[in-house]
Amino acid sequence: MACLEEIVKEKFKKYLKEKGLRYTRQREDILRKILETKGHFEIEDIVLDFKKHNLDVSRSTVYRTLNILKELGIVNEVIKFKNKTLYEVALKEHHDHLVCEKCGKIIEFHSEEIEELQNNICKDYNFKPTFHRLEIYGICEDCQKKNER
Amino acid sequence: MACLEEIVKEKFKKYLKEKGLRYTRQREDILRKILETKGHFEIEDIVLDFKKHNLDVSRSTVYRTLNILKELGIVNEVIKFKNKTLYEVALKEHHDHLVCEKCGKIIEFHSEEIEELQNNICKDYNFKPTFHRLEIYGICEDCQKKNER
DNA sequence: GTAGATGCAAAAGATTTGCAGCCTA
DNA sequence: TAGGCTGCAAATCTTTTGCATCTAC
Repeated sequence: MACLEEIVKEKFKKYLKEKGLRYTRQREDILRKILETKGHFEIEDIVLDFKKHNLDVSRSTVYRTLNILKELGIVNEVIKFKNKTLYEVALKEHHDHLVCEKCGKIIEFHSEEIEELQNNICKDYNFKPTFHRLEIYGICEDCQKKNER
Repeated sequence: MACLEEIVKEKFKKYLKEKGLRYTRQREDILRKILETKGHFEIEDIVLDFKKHNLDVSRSTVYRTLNILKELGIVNEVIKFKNKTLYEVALKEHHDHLVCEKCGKIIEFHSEEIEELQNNICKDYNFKPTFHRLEIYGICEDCQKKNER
């Protein structure tokens, strides 16, 4: 088992214990699943994957657990597009997204300068940030080319 | 009638004509209403306000028209928080938002530097941006103080 | 043993859509 | 006049919730 997974698992367990909550089989399954997931995922992906592998975890439980993991800062809702919510594990270096409105492609980017400017703004307002979401919508290179043809 | 309103109205009419669509009483009412609105608004605000003033515009029509106005870039979905969508007229100087997770307060800010950095990133990826959304979630000054007590 | 968790089905919201009648161009 | 528009109700989709049952601690 990867080290990262262990660390997060312990963090989750510790948080649950502190709050008097329980570490159940379902919560373990959900945590493992999202840690396996590369990049973005939707709730529905998780639910269907459990179904596919005959793992008994209900949709409600996935929602309930994701809400805890959001609170804990282990996952973030990074994209809200067309009534869909895309989540991401918040462990790797944080990044933001370019979303193509034509094909739905998502390009990740990271800008340390933007992060810093955001922090400065928060300081100006005495605002204590927990997370942020920067989505730039538009047309990707490929779709622009398709239009030219 | 303010000049700004006229300009937007003409833009809307022109767009509708180009697409073979019609400029109806309801579309006029909706456009007027959102131009009157200061700051953010929800669909529900608009619907209720029409009800209050005995103006006949159905919820469906508000949704349908807002979708056209989004396409046109006259309004943007600027905040997606707790399954609510907040819209904003995209005419004034663009700004971004700090959203307090405790009390829901929304603080607007504008940073020309962040805008520029975003534009640079789009250039790097040959991405043609139409709009963006930057939400910073966290705890506002007031709510931090309340917690200290 | 007990408080908390789960699964299910139902509910709640937000948004979209099918359709019959209406209206703009 | 015709094709687009509207209002209504129904349908969808996402997310939450009430409750009886189950389970971690």
